Amino acid sequence: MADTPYAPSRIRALPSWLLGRAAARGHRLVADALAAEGMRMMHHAVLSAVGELGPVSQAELGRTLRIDPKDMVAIVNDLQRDGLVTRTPDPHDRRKNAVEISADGRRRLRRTQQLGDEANAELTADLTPAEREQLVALLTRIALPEE
Amino acid sequence: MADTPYAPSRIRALPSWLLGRAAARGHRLVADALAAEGMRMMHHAVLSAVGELGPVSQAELGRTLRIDPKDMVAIVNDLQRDGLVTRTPDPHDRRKNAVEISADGRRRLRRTQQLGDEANAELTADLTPAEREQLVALLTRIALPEE
DNA sequence: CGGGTTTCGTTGGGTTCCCCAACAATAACC
DNA sequence: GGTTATTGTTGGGGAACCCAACGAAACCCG
Repeated sequence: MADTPYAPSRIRALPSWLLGRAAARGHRLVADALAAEGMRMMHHAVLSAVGELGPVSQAELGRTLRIDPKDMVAIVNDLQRDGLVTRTPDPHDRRKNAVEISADGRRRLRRTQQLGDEANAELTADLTPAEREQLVALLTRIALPEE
Repeated sequence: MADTPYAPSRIRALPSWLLGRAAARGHRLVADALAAEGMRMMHHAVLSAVGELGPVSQAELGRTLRIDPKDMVAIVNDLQRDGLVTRTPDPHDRRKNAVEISADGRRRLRRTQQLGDEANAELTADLTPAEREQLVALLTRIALPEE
């Protein structure tokens, strides 16, 4: 029971385990970077998606980002409270909220996007650009559950 | 706001995001498979590590598997209650528990290992064996935080 | 057009994994 | 031999995920 920094351990060779560890590190890097701007990961993701999709319902945001509707309510609440998005009733469908990014939101998004990109660069710092492309391509093929 | 199955969405191209999605799917597949044998993921990981490392302290288990000591207590409690591991005081260091796999534990481990491998095969079903090797190699290089 | 089905936002309850802080007992260091 | 570090344990808490229900509104289709 000496030091044994880390045994090979059958578990640690499984894709599912490695994915879990790598995802945890990625999450930590990105979350820490965004925290410098007072932003949380899911909030940034939603803000980014709203910025791209234009006025969009919460349900569709949840679908594209795979965020639980329960959590989406809280996230949009926060973003709205901070003046980063607006939430107005959709005139065409009174069930929906049309969520739209504000000018402040766009300014904030520019900075958080930068931070997120930097964190991802750090995450893949040991990889060549080609290897990072490979990784992204492989992940894309196993990440999708069904859809 | 039509159907728009899934927009490209800048976020979804980031390694950190893809890792999160892929890890979530892997976790779901493995956890569901192990549930058929009444085993949970972390429990299986600990049981597997104990099986490989022989008598080992909880602290070292936590180090190799990156499991919080708090959670480790609960996991070893469960495994011990189910008769899969024994927890005896280490004669050389009275602070430590020597955790060791039992005969029942080894039998159970064989089945859960099989289930875990199958779930990982399903996770990487769209990849060729060579691609799976690539993925594992790339993940190994970005998964380690420091050490 | 009218009645069953689906969607939307929201609220609720629940699990898992992660991280930090403390503590007494014990060991290791110097 | 006194300080420092480690071990197991307890505690509190956060983030992400998942499932179920609900009223309101829209859709489908006979």
